[in-house]
Amino acid sequence: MLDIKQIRENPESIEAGLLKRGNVDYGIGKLIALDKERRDLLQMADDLKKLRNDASREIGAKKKAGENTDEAQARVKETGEKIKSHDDRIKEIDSEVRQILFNIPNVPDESVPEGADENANVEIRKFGEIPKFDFVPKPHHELGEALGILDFKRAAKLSGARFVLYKGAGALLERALINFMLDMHINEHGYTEVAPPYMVSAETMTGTGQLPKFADDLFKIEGRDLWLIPTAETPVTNIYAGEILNGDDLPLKMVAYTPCFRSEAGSYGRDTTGLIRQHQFNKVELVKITKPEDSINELEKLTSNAEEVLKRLQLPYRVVTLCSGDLGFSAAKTYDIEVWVPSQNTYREISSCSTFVDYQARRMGMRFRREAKGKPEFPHTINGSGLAVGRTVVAILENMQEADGSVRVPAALSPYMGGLDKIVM
RNA sequence: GGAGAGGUGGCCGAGUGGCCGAAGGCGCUCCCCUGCUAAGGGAGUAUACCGCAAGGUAUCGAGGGUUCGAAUCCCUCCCUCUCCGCCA
Repeated sequence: MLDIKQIRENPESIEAGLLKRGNVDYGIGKLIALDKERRDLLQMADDLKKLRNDASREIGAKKKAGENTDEAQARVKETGEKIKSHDDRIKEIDSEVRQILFNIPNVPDESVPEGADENANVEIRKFGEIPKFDFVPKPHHELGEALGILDFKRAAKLSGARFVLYKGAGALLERALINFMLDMHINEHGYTEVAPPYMVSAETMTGTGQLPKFADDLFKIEGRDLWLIPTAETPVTNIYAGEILNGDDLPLKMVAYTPCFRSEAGSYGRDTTGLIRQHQFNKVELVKITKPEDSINELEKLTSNAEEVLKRLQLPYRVVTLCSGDLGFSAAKTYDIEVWVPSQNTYREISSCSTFVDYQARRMGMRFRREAKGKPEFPHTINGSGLAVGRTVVAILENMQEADGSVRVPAALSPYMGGLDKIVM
């Protein structure tokens, strides 16, 4: 959520910033008009309330003194009715304002390149050699099915499309990756592990920006205010929602493994085969809560923490800066880490690292205080996958495949798989 | 699922219709005294909004109602805890 004060004082610069995302009318003009009306009404209502408070106090005193107060009471009652009508209108405006505000995306950071869509994203660095095969590399789902470690057919029998059943070394690989990633971020990068709920309330979903706008992308529990998380970002970033943090405790660095659930509405026909796009997938997520002045630097560090996983696994990748048109709703700046996928002869997103500046903190009412007597301020929130586990499996299977259909286990991962160094038939 | 208790400021905890944004305590900040640990004295210490300011308004789980006036009374909802049942 953007700051209404900033919109009020600087509508042009906010609109210019939003324009970088595309030419969409977010209702800023209407917002400003409503805000003006609201403040005028509030002033009137407050004055009337002062009148009522004073009068009521007098009535109390008179009653104690045994005087008649019928007339005074009637007058105050009238004032009360006026107050009510003002308050009702204010409430109405509030909800309109909130609705507009909740549906305005974040303003892109100045350093974000301008562009309409993913074609304008800017590659900023590359790591690793793209593997050369002297045979035609197979897609991961063929390898996985042949090795007996991935079973899409039976998963479909259980749950329908976009689910997978991991078996044997496949299930072990998934589990090993989760532990490998967690251990690295905890022990080497200084993150604190948290294990949050996988179902959260609408309020929590609103805090990070999934609701109200993106309900179609989520799974909801029928008849209850519970939604399946599409990413650990949602529960973890919201941990301190509504609280005032101690500035000395910042930055908070948390890492969480959770499954993620996405309806994938609107992605019919895309990535229909294999592990790339599933309704349920595992992810290790990094979340930071920082002081405003540290957020860009902490985003850089978080991104390199995620990259480190791919380096250790010897998987080739590149990092791109998302252009303004490709930026997520709540994000001010995003680096995508993309891993090489041989069967598609391209890089595919495996992590998305973003700073939301104060946008999420304001939505969820999370603040911090620099000094004991200081004013509360909004911290910045940052998150990124470290990494998406299913897509890491894709990358390992495809990049590490041999001519005979076996798959090498990266040396760094082997200890997590009981010393296994090759997955064979 | 059944029965009961409760939700007040950073924390504990008083408050059952007006003088209560809220006693007292703890914690924290500053000052004094003392002097290098401890103890004592004083002042301060919620948040948001409106306003140049003075100041004003709102908030005692949430929402609604009664009343001239609600932390206090009524209704609905949410959450927490205890006991019983069931259960990973």
